[in-house]
Amino acid sequence: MIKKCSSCNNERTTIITDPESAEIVCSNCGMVISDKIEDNRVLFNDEQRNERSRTGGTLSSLASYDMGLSTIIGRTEKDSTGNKIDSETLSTMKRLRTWDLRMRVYDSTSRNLIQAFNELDILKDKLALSDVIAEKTAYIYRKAQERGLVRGRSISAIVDSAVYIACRELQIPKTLTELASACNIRRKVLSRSCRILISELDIKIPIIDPIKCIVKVANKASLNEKTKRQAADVMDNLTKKEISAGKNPMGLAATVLYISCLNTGVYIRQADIAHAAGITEVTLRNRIQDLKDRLPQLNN
DNA sequence: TAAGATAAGAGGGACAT
DNA sequence: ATGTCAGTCTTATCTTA
Repeated sequence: MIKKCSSCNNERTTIITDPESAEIVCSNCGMVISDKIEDNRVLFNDEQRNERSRTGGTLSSLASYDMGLSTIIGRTEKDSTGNKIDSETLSTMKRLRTWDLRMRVYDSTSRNLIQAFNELDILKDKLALSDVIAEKTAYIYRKAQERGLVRGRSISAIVDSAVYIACRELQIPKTLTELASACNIRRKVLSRSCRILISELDIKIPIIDPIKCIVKVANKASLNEKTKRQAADVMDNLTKKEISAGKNPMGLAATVLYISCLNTGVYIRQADIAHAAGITEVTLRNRIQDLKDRLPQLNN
């Protein structure tokens, strides 16, 4: 069921109804939209009801996959009546036990993957990611899973990290802050898991192309082509002189764009361009000072 | 009201111990 | 492994034009 979630404001959020707990939950942000499913007529139209009766089952929640019920085949040499089990049955049971455990492991990883790819799907919609990015993310996630890096961390954090890394690899400028808020996790948590993934999986990610940052910020702030071009020239200059080292590329992009605006007579407030780049005004000012000190030809 | 200045604090990398 | 240090960025607040 697709509905708009009032919490995360995502138009295309899938709403999961969980008949067990009688809750309606946003699959995107986890927000409980209503904790009482009062009346089916409110929730389902005729077509949907038919759909449900045809398939027979109720909508199930991924969160309650095995409903907490599971049986483990134990090690014992007596049957339920207390008699000794003969050796042939015993060895059969031993084999069953082995397979049971294997299946259990298999189940837990595939369950994990199902949930992860579900989250990826939601993120893909939310951030308008391409299929290539999604594929790459899935690949990275699988590797992380195989290496046991998901354990102790949230699935969203790892999926989100994988998205970030995939974007970096394919030169799509997405910031950690953006991705963290899209996934409703702390930036700190995201950047940590990213680092873990990058070091543990030996991933080499290319540095961000500053020109792509310029394009992104310029588009977000609706700046014209002329300003963009001029900013790109200045940025080339900065990269060559290695003034850019260690600086937030988005901050740099915002700065050269701001200066280009001044030069081309386009009026934009510092606050607006800082916001478009996802940095603070203070950072923008510091960068402007820096550039004016180190590239005096910009003062005119 | 936009821009500039200043201060305190967070988080992470480099380097030494 | 752990601690220190310099540099970056953020948040908050005050001043200036």
